[in-house]
Amino acid sequence: MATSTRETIIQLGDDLLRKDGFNAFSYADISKPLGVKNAAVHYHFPSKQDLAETIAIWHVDVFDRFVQKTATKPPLDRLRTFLNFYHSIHLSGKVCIIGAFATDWNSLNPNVHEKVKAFTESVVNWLSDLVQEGRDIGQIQSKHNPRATALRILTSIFAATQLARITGD
Amino acid sequence: MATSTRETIIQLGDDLLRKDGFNAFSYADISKPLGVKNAAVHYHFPSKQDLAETIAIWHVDVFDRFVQKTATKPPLDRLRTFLNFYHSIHLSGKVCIIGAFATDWNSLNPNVHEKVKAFTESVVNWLSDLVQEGRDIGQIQSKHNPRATALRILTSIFAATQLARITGD
DNA sequence: TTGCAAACCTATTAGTAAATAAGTAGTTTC
DNA sequence: GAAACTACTTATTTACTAATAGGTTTGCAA
Repeated sequence: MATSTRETIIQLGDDLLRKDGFNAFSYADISKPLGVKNAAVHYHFPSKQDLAETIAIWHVDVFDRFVQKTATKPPLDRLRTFLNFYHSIHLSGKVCIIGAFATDWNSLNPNVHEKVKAFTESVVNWLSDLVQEGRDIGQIQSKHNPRATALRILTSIFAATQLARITGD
Repeated sequence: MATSTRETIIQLGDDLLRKDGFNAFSYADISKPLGVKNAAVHYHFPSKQDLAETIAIWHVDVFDRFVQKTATKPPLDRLRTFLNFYHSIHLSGKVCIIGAFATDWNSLNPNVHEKVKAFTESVVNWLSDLVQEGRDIGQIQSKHNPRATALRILTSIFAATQLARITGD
């Protein structure tokens, strides 16, 4: 299954977005390693905002597949897989995609905002359901409401990937 | 006490850094509202890295004064003041300075890294001491070691200012 | 075989970026 | 009162940015 140019652009864009930030990379940073010209990237994604939007949508899709694949597993297993995933992100020097979008929020247009919001909501809802389910079967102890707990989990992991850059923890 | 041009540049730079990110603002965004020319900003801060470094140092100073001023208050009062401070940051549409530096980490040079690390360490240490002291006098319950608790507090508040941009929570 | 669309390329544009050199007005210092 | 310093300005440079217009190649379909 050969990876198309379009897909590679998304991958590289995602990498750069999470390593350096939206305003810190240019189309040249994508076209050069890809071995194409600048205009080829613009052919697939006319504007940088289009690329950001597609990256956000791509994450929605990836997460949806993750949710479906792990749907039958017990809550704690799902959580563990989720946390492992974020740990690997941290190891590769990237930050959580939500954190990356959040800090560059004011540089992104409403279309991108919409997609990022949708992605974040689906992650929070998934985590909420997980907490609720885990509490029902007694695998998770939590006094607060599921959404608050879900937000606490999410903020922890995404802040951790950022803070680790500074403290090294 | 008239505010000098230099101080105003630091204030504006800090604002822009935390609202838009290091790569999203230019010297023009500082010189224009200040009513001076671009080169005047370069006179005070030859490079943008110099400005970032000074902003980091400025935060160290501000925090030091905060620590001294609240030194005699009980731990929970200190924590409350600290949290209120971050809440006001969130209300003004900015993010925690540590989060701002973290996401633009790869755009900043070693000198800036050093200052940001020093600032972060002093905040973490202050929070650790606070947790330790609060535990000693029974005002704070925490099973984990103080530093871990301190990091949890810090990640929560700084992630919150970022996540709030997306979810609105 | 012709037509046409996808996936590029070449070349260019208009704008913005950080940074610097050289000059100037006002103030302080000896 | 001359020199020197501070805090700017004007003017320019170099480099990069996103974005676009228009041409070329390739493969497929009618």
